[in-house]
Amino acid sequence: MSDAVTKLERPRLSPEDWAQAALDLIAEQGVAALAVETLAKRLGVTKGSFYWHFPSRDALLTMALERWEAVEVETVLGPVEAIADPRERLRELFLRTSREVKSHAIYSALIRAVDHALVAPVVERVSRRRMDYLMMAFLHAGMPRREAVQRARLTYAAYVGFLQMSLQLHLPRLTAEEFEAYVDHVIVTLIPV
Amino acid sequence: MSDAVTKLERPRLSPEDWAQAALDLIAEQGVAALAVETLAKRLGVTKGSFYWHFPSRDALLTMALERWEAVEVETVLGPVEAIADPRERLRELFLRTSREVKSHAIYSALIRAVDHALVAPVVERVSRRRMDYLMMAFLHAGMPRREAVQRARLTYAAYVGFLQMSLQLHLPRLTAEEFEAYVDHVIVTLIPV
DNA sequence: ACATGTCAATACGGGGGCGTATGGTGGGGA
DNA sequence: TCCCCACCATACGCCCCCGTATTGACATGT
Repeated sequence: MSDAVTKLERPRLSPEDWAQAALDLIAEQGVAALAVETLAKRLGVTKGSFYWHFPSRDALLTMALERWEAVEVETVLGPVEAIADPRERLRELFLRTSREVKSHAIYSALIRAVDHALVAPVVERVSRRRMDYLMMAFLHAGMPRREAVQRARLTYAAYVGFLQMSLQLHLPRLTAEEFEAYVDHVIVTLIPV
Repeated sequence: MSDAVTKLERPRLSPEDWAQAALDLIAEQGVAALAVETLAKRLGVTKGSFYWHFPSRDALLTMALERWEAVEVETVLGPVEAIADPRERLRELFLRTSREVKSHAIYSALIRAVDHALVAPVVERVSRRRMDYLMMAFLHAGMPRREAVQRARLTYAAYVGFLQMSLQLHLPRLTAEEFEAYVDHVIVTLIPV
């Protein structure tokens, strides 16, 4: 409610506003919940407005996905890239999961909607990029290539699994300290000395 | 088509037949794709038949979930339970993901549909049961309790993540040998000596 | 003042999925 | 034989959501 752009503040909407609201909705309730009228209600208008900006719901989804994928690069891998030590890099990657939740929540929602033809390629590109990145990190840490590939698989699987369990299933219900302890355990277990 | 109970073989259907067909559909296309008329078409009847056996779609889902949860116990944890060595136990757990795919495919589909009020408690119970089981295994392997909990979290997250990636995202595309090599890597990395 | 372009409201049609009502059919017991 | 009941078909109403068509409001330039 508070972060929603109200009618009084900005009566006129841009496609970017719609795309951003779409990403918010996806992060909260998943891709399936992304309905035109639902979104319109959130923005304080009706769908008559939406179909002036977009030809279809798919067009909105496409634009939202493009925006997310572009932002994702500089919001997840970007800040982490500066860190030389792979140990610290992985730690940061996991810690950011708790801090800046939004992007990871969207990623988690997109994985669950990977059946969708528009979603699949985006998720696949992002996932592949991240896994390659991880693999390179293990490689630079001195691992043989074959092992680095496996370790990257394992690490990324653990990341994805943790996302699903904590964001969707709410299984762990970790406190901040428990979470950091878990991350430390992951580091010790998965990163070679 | 081939495994579907055709009209000629058995013109009369039981609730169990519907529940089984529902699980098949869930495994293939997810919970959202579970529609009454879709299922009826698969079984060679119309929904007039369905609503004689079940009062609603939710009733079918409930029964299907109950059946799966009951079978899951003796199909996943059961055979593994006999194995004493936790190293071999985890190996079997992962290897069964490739052999007997169905139950894991359903679990993966259910995780994705955990928004649903009927699905959530089932997934939560099964997940918790499995993680506890893993934790006990690490405990018996000589790990201190605190570490065993973390390691169980990590291992199960890796399992869930791998399921999502291989079954839904089709990312790894591993051959049988690659898969076994990956499992070996997971064993070596996650199981203490 | 008027016209034009931009954004939005309203009304409508259509498809898909759930659930209901009611009629039909075939096999086993009185 | 005939009836009955378990099982299934057909037809319908409803709701949700997508997309279209039409009209309306407001701002700006001329």
